[in-house]
Amino acid sequence: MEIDSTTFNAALNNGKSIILSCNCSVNYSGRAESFLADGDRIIIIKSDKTLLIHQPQGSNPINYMKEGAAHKLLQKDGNLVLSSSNLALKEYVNIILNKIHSLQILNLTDNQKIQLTGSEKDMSDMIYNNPSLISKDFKPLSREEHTKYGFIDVFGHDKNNTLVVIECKRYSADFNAVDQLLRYIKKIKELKGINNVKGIIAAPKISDNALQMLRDHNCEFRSVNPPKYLEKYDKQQQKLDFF
Amino acid sequence: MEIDSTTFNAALNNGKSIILSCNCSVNYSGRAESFLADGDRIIIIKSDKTLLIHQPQGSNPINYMKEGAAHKLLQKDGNLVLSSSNLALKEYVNIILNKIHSLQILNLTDNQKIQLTGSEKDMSDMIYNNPSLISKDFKPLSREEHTKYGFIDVFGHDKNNTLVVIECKRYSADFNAVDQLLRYIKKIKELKGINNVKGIIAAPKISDNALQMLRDHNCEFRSVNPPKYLEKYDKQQQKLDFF
DNA sequence: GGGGAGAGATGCCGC
DNA sequence: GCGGCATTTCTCCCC
Repeated sequence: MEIDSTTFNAALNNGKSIILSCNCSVNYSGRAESFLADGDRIIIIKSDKTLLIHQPQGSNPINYMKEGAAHKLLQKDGNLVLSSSNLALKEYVNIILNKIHSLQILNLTDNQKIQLTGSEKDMSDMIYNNPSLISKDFKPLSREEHTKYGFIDVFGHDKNNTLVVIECKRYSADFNAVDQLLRYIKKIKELKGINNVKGIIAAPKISDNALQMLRDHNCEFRSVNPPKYLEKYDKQQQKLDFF
Repeated sequence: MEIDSTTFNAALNNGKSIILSCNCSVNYSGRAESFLADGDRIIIIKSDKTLLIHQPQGSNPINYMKEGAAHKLLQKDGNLVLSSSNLALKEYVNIILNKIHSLQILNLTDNQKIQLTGSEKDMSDMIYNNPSLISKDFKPLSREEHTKYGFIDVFGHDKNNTLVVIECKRYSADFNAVDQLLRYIKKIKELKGINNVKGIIAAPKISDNALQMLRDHNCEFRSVNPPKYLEKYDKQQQKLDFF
């Protein structure tokens, strides 16, 4: 299949979305350097000039360029080349197109934003509104605090007015989660000049090693699952629909 | 444009890659829950059953499903629906297809693996082979050690036989990098029963706060850039090619 | 399969 | 722009 460079480059300049399947090789130079030898790929250039190069397997693009790049289809050294650059980021992608399998030039419009639930923020909101999930003594004071103490998910105190810091994780808590919690506690102790701050990790689960480290520092773990408000239909029913 | 469900489902079962542009809405249920209202999107199902749903802007898929999912095109409640599930992961995606703009069914083959340089491992290799990048006194003993001490990038000693731990970061070092380094040092001290281990972070740069924390713990920072062995052509020349 | 950590991470928000 | 942090992170490697 032949490509008309003029049509292609015009599409690039008119906010079209381009989908190209082809056999190609790919060079990348920027934050790192990469080379990918000849093979069949799917190339997408979006209306915002995002470039995606996908192999026929795997969920991540094998090469890509962020929005705002410049793209140009041209002949070079006897090859058809799609040349992409982001001068601000000093990033370059060159694709040598050996064979074009298909080309789509599309005018796509989509102004929708995704609605998502079950995030860590949803978890901290839930705990703020239902503090008994942590303990019947826990009184929340603030959530998602971007203060001098750090980015604390939920902050409050217990019945003895001891300050309590809660770090939420939507999946499994690990060393990093414990490090974060201990960093916040340390900073609060320093800034307030006190020596008694309680730390709690709230997550569906925690690794054995992280739990050990947590307990070594006299902190606690609470098993809490992120809320999923959008859940509308019975999963069992969905399963039956499939088979 | 009309879609023949039989052809579509046959393609799914024959390892084809499918590219579909359409107006659709998307429901996701799994690790989280999401809903995306009507808009134009590009949908890809790869030969390994990876599902990608892309809006006309942005580099990440707005919804997706990992390889190994089951997909089926069917009529439901008067709508054409692409129904995807991964029972093992309890993940479900339902796409209501309002209008099909284009459909490509392709037989793509690609066995190539990408060659990449400039990673953190390349950095630790470079430091291991050129220890003077750290200090003229530094003698490396091992690299990329997955031992009981942790995953230490470069491990060695100085002229006084003091143990030295180096944590590499290919971009900017942050709190997390310092936490990692301190965790490794702590563990080595415990396991070896010694009290004198030196910690160094090697990275192109480090945030002010992380540097403060590093120095508070008597550790040091060395400015080191990751190597880029594949670099083949002059970037200035590339720039000129573009304009 | 889980744990730990890197990634050309990306994306978001705040300063 | 950088910083700090979550992500349906993903991917790799090792246990």
